[in-house]
Amino acid sequence: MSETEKKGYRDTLNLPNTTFAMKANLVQREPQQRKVWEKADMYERILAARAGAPQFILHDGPPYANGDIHMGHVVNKVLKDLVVKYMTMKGLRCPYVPGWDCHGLPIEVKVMAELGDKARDMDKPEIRKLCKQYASKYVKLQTKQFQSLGIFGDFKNPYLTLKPQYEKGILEIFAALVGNGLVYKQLKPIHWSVGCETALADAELEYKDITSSSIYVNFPVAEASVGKLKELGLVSGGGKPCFMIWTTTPWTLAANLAIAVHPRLDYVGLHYEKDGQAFESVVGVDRLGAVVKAAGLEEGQYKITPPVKGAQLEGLRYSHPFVASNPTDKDAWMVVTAEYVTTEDGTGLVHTAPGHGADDYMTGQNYDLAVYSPVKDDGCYDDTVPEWLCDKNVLQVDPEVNAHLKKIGLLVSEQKILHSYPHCWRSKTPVIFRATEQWFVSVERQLPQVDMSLRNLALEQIGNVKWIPSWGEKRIRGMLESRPDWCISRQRAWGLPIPAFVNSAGKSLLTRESVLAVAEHIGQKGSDSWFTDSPKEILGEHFQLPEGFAWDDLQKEENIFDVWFESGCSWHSVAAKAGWPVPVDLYLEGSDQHRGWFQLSLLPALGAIQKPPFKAVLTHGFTVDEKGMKQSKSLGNYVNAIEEIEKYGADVLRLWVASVNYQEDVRCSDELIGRLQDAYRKIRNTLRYLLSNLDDFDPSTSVAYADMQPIDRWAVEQLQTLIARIHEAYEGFAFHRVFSLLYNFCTVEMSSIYMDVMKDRLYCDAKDSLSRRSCQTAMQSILDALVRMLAPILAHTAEEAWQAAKHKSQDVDSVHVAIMPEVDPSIDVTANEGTWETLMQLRDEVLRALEGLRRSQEIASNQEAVVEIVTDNDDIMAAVTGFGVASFAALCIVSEVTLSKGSEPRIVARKSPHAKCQRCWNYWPSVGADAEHQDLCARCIEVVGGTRS
RNA sequence: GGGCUCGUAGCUCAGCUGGCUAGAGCGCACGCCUGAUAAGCGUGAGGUCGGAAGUUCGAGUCUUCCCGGGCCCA
Repeated sequence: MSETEKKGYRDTLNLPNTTFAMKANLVQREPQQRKVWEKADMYERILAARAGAPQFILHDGPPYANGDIHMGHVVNKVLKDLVVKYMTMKGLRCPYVPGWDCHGLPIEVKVMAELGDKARDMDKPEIRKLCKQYASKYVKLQTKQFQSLGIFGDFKNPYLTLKPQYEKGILEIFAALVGNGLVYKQLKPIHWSVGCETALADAELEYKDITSSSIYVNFPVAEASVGKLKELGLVSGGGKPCFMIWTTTPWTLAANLAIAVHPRLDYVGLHYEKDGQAFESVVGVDRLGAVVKAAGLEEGQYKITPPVKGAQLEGLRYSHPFVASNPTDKDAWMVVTAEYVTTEDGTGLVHTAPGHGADDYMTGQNYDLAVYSPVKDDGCYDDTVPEWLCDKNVLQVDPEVNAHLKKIGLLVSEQKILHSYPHCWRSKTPVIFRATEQWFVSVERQLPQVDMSLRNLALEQIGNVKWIPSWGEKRIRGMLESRPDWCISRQRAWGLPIPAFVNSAGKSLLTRESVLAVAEHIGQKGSDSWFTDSPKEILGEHFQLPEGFAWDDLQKEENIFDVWFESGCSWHSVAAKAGWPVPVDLYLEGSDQHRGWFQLSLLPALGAIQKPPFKAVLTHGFTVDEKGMKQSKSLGNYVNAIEEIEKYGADVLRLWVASVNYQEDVRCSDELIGRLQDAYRKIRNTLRYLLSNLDDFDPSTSVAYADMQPIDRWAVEQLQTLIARIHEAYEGFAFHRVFSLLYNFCTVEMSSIYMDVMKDRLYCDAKDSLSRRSCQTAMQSILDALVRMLAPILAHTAEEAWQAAKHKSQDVDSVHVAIMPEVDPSIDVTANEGTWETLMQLRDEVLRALEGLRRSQEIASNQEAVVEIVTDNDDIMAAVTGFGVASFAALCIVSEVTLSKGSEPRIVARKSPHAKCQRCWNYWPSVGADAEHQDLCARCIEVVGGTRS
């Protein structure tokens, strides 16, 4: 047969045709799509289309305006967009206002580093100006990057924590907290650079190895507690009773106020003699070896008592080795318990100076000790310490302290130790811990409106929030239970000033009214004005100063807010000001935000309005590498988000995000993302095939469900089941189920079954035949629904398909404005479930039989075969007969099937004895029966209508 | 070290309140088609359900311990 003859009937077929390209070319096509959306103001259009509809508010948590976006951002923002796009397609009005956290140390540090030595000559307003430029630059950059993911939102008017109106909102909440009596000022130890005479934040510390003293010191037990130690059996009276501590910072001993032990560790008495003096020192049993060695004791030179638990030592008293009287106005010099005491080093008894260490401070708070920090800004002792230490630089005083201890016979051992110690990143000098005045929000004080503490209110209210997954509540509960008061002040330039004033007597002016007055000013002029304007200008001419304050004796403090306080007020500064009801519907962030934004939004909201800011909180895990390990640039397992977007296109990344269970850690690598390309292509081709076979379809000629061919009804029923499950999955935010349902539908029900089986009918039956229209009717509703269900995920591709579709169920110009498909209640999907299952199983068996025939090279395509089915099963008989034997043959894409009942069930496939129809390629008995059309089957002769001669 | 959490085929996921030889899709291998063609179809091989003990007639599912991840603290 010649080529021309072979192609002869091709033109008589109804072959697929569409403008929807097979090749996605996403990297080129998507930006064009986004331009179209942008031009059409799609975000605004969608909101307008939902005017008056019930709202769903997903309030965006602000990323930090620093650096390129990474995979964590991709996961977070795409998940948010899936929610917003789905809820919108459910018919809800979903404004989404993206935000950025713009203040704070990372930006300030970067700017200062870029400035280098120039920074020394600059004042705060100048530095702040540069910080603002820096933040703005990254807001712009990240805006582009987020938008390149196809995210819809009000990117023209994002919320920025540096905007005056946002800052005003923060101060309004702060005023409420002040008004409720939750804000107070107190000493707290922080990292202090002696070289720069300034407070440092963690990000400004550099860890370097240095050599320090490592000393073991005996603290004499107070007379009043010796009896108790005897009772416990730790001392006998045969030596000087002591608590032995260890430290690497001898200079902090001057500020010692307590000794901490672990309540559940064992402690013993170590009885020994040294330099002619007998000691009975209490030490941790697990540290005995190290202590004995440090003290230089030989076997037989010491005795050990039976152990007691640390908890039994709590409350015992000692006298300070070299400070004669308690320098504080609170209790001091007793044994306390702390969970952080370890047996890794030291003696198991920890020297505690609440003014000079973070742990020490916490312990001090637990036992109501003073925050004693006898060190001045320049790193020298003040005059509350013993005279021989006064005014000496603490960084140089260690040898003197050691010598003094030795002189008075309490130094057990002195060695050198090499360890990692924090240094100031600018002056490169070792950092000390030093207490300075800080502002706090109390979680313990009673809130007047509810007569309970902020902590207890929070613990109560989290029960009214929906946590997804549910363990989120447990997680935040644990954190709330143990959290200390919130230190909200920072000694930096780049942030919103804490609007406190102070007079020369050291009295603070911070009232609800004063804060609101400042809020008004800053709302107008921005927070820069705090640094340039006078107190009178800031508070306003007419502000009534409280008793004890005068305009000519009023200074501004120069603390700024913790950035978490700023972002923690977004429910007010953004949501409430936009008129959205608070609590909003949903917060959606990574699981680290239980300690961060979730908790630090909850506390201000409860403190100010006694309501949580959110109804529901959804968390996702972190991106990890393909082995499940943490990603880091230094390990080289880092995935560059920008490169991935540029390589695969946004829809592939969106599909990847949708495909994974975000409640766990999300494994992520270029290869893993690349695999989603296959899934994308399958889905795209499914859409393309449907589109291409609907090219000539006129919906006015569609076929009623009842009149459809059975297999078309099957397809429509499968669609109904799918729609129901998709809704359920979207409602539960189970996007990976949405993905797998849609993907499996495309792969199995559509591609491998329905679309394959339908080829004969679509291509070969008459263009306007009932059978063909029946199929097209089914395909039309499948396409129309499928595109919409895919739209939240494949934002660009679904839109492209929607535009390519000639007919749509809804007259909207973007699929993102359309409403999700609903289940057709008139279709009973359960009625024929059993029959379909029987038929599909039988089909599988037939295909297996055909595979055997193909292996033995008897047939190539299924159409060359006839299949004989003998069964003893009535269900099978009934199912196939009801469906029609010819239809079943079509379902298997074989030319003929015979069915009979018999006691020896079998399925036998053989090569058809008939000739091949040159048009439809079926091997049917009718081929050759017509003298005029020897090479055609009866169906094709009818279709061609004898037009071909 | 503590709190929370996760660990089912190479990958991504199903396996409800414990109950038939643990499923799907992809990938892979091997074939087929060439009228969806940088497409499409079929068949097949892959899992001691992280490990160990225990409860039970019966455990991927419950308990304990261990191993290995992650987040947040210390």
